[in-house]
Amino acid sequence: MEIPKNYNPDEIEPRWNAFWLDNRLGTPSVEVKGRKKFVIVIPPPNITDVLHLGHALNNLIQDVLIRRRRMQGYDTLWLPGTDHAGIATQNMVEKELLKQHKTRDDVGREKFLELLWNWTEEKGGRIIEQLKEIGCSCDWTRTRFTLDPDMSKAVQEVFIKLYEEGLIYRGKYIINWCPRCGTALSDDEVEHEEHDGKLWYIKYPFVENPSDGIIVATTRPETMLGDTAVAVNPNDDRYKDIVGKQVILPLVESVRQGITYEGNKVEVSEKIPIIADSEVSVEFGTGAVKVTPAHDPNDYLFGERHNLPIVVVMDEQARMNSNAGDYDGQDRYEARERIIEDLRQRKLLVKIEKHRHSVGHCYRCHTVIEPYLSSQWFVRMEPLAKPAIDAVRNGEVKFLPKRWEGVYFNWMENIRDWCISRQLWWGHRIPVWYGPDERVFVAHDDDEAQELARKYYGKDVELRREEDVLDTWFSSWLWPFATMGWPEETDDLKRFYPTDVLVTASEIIFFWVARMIMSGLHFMGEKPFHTVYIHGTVRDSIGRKMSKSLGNGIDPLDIVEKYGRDALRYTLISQAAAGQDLFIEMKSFELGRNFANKLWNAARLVMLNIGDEKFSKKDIENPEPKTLLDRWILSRFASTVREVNSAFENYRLDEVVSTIHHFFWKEFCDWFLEGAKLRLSSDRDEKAIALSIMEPLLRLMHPILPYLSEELWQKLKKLVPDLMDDDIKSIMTAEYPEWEKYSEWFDGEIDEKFSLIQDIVISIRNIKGETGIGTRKIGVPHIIPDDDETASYLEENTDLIKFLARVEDCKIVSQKPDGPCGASPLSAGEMYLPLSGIVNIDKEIERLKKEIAKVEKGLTIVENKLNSNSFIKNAPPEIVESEKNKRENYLKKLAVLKKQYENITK
RNA sequence: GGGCGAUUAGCUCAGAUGGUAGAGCGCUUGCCUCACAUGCAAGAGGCCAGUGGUUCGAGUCCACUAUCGCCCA
Repeated sequence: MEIPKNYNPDEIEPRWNAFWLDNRLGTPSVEVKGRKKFVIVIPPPNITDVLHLGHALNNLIQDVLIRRRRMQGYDTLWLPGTDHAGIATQNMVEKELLKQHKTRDDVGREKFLELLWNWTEEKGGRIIEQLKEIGCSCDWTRTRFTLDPDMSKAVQEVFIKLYEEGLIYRGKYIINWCPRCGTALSDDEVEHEEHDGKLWYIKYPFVENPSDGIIVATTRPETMLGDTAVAVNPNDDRYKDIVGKQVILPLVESVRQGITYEGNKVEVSEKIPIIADSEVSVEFGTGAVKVTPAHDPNDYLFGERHNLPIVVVMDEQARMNSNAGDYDGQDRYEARERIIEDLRQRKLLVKIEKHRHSVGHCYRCHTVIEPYLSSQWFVRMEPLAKPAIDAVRNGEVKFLPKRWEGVYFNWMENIRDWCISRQLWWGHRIPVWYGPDERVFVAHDDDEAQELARKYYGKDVELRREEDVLDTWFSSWLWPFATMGWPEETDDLKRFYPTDVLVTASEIIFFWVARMIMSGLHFMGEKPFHTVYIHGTVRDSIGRKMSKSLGNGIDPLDIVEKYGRDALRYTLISQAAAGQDLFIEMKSFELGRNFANKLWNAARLVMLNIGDEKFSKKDIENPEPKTLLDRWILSRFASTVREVNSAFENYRLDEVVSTIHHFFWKEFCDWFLEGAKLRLSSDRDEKAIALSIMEPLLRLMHPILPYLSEELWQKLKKLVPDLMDDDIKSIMTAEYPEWEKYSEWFDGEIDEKFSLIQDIVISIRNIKGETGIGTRKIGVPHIIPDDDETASYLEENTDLIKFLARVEDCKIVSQKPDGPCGASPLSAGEMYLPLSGIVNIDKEIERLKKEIAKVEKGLTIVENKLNSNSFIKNAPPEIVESEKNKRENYLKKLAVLKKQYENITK
């Protein structure tokens, strides 16, 4: 059999990828009643997304979970899909239009939507292909998109229901406005950042006495053009006497007579009052603040409380408008500079201070947010939040790690209404029609709206459809059930809802996770999933978040090319301790590549030895261990199966990997395969043992290393023709190893016995290594066992010891040999390695000194404990007993070492 | 300003229910031993951030402090 020395994933991985996809192995088979189910819905990536390591981690975690459950025989569904990402996608197409110096208004809504759909067809959803490329075993026949007709139906239904329940309302509020995207954003879509800004101190002259005035401090001087009051704290002694007086707002003399809003004249003068409001902070600036109801959320509230007129001075692009007089048409920052200059000339600019403050940015384009007064649609969140809080509180929905529940509660308990309208064209259009008198009709379609209007007005009237679309999250919060066909009672919905686990990063707990819990409970009457697995963020080796702008990202497909898909998976999953951030660099993936290579070569060794020999299922399911080594490795495998499954149950995927790694590399390769070489080429039983481990081990590893495990498993299957029923053509649908099946292999006493063999081998290697003999096949160890039983099983294993320690012979004796020796105390005896003539004895003396020091240190600690009365009195008896045992062992070892030291030095 | 997390070997991280510490990488030494140099063998390296407390005993529990990071306002 020709098997290359180094594993080359390129030759193998694409083949199995195609095989799995062609055979639709991710698609659930026909429903079998009573079978346990396991369902995951993918956090839908944006159609504008290109795969990065964060996606890779997120999806590979899901893949590992789903692959195990599928092998365990669950009715499994991993439902994939993408999100239409309103702002992001619209930005892409607008950018392309801009190259032709056009805006969306130039082409019109209908044409623009056509361009968007074209873009989506051509370039959107590339990430789905990339997920297939890295082995995600989704059911690709069920791929969904948040703008699918089915999703639209669900979105519409939800809007109408909530409206009818009084949970959706329209109102005029100060919202977060992105001047670049030209749309409202919800509070969560605004990212706050600390900025080094300035605080400008401006004097507003008194009407009565214009040579004097009140000084206000502001971070946004351009908004002063929209001021309609100055506010102070009622308890501020500095200003007590001037509350109620008026000041002259500078720079607006020429415009204040002609202020309009939405075409209507606003009665407002350049003379504005000084008002008292307890919300004003005495500490900030001078304690007097300007009030701009149209351009600041707090000021808006002041305005409501004090009945102040509202003056809007900016437009939707954050340019000053006609209400801003001389500054009309200027960008907000340009206007800021000019206003400052004009104030300076009028000697009204008192001073400028440096000021650090937090500034909101658009989470999509990072433009500074402008608080903006406009009419928007909102969802009343409190009634929805309450049951969702309870669901987590009473454990129906659990977060992993648990600490995220605190974050969830904190947000949910202070929840604010959700602004769901977006001034975009890409998305689900709000199903609202306005009558001539602005009366709202909420309906499924034009006809229904007309019908409703006819009933209301008693005649046909012209209706105007709401222009705005819904926030993208207003469709994705329905993801777990809308993708299964809701509001229809489909078979899928009955079969797969609720799902089991949601795997996601902490960033979207508010945006998405919390809202899904709310919608699931509200519309389905049942939680959408029972577990929320929060994984960490992938960072670079110095802890920075990977991002395009920093250029520190690693493209997963580059990793695939360089190290292979299994390596990508192995390394990522091995680092995925729940909730911990991952620090990763390109080199990290060597870990996975090396592991795959080791596995390849272990299989190579086994298969080269087996050749064309065939085995039966019975041979490898009920192996007959003949040696201590055989019994030991079978028992260790059984324990490993148990540990791996238990790590899985706790979602400790890092532990799954480290447990498999330890068993495979440190036990199976380093001890079993090395030792088995003695017999592997000639002894059919030994070959059967090797196969008995290899075969289920590949199944155990499959969720982590699907490609290589499949490749090797298919090869092994040829050696065991009756291994599987014919319908199991992939390891993907073979059975996952369970403890129950391997518990018979477990032997509670074998570890202790085998570890004596290991101790002997390690001691010999140690002495050889430290004394400079190295790995040369030299020396004849003499072992003095403590008792006859030990003697007898050591006798049986002398060949193994000789082979593993690379010595000429191994003697079981009752007395220490003459002459200078290397010596090592054992748990059940003593080991001597005669060194006469072989080495410089000084090196052995050094080694002994080190050993003695080590043992003495341990002994001191134990004796300190045992000499303490309070320890003897208070510690549990079994602990005292074990400490006593430790002391015995240390003393015994010390005696051997010291005696040897005396012998060798005299 | 409020909350959360991190601080363990040079680096990246593990360390249920308290009995003085582990892995991988890196490093040193010796090896191309008939699967693997993407490897084998041996080894060095840690007052578990600091201070106090609970306890016979604390990386592990409690309090405070410091540094770093994240979220919310």
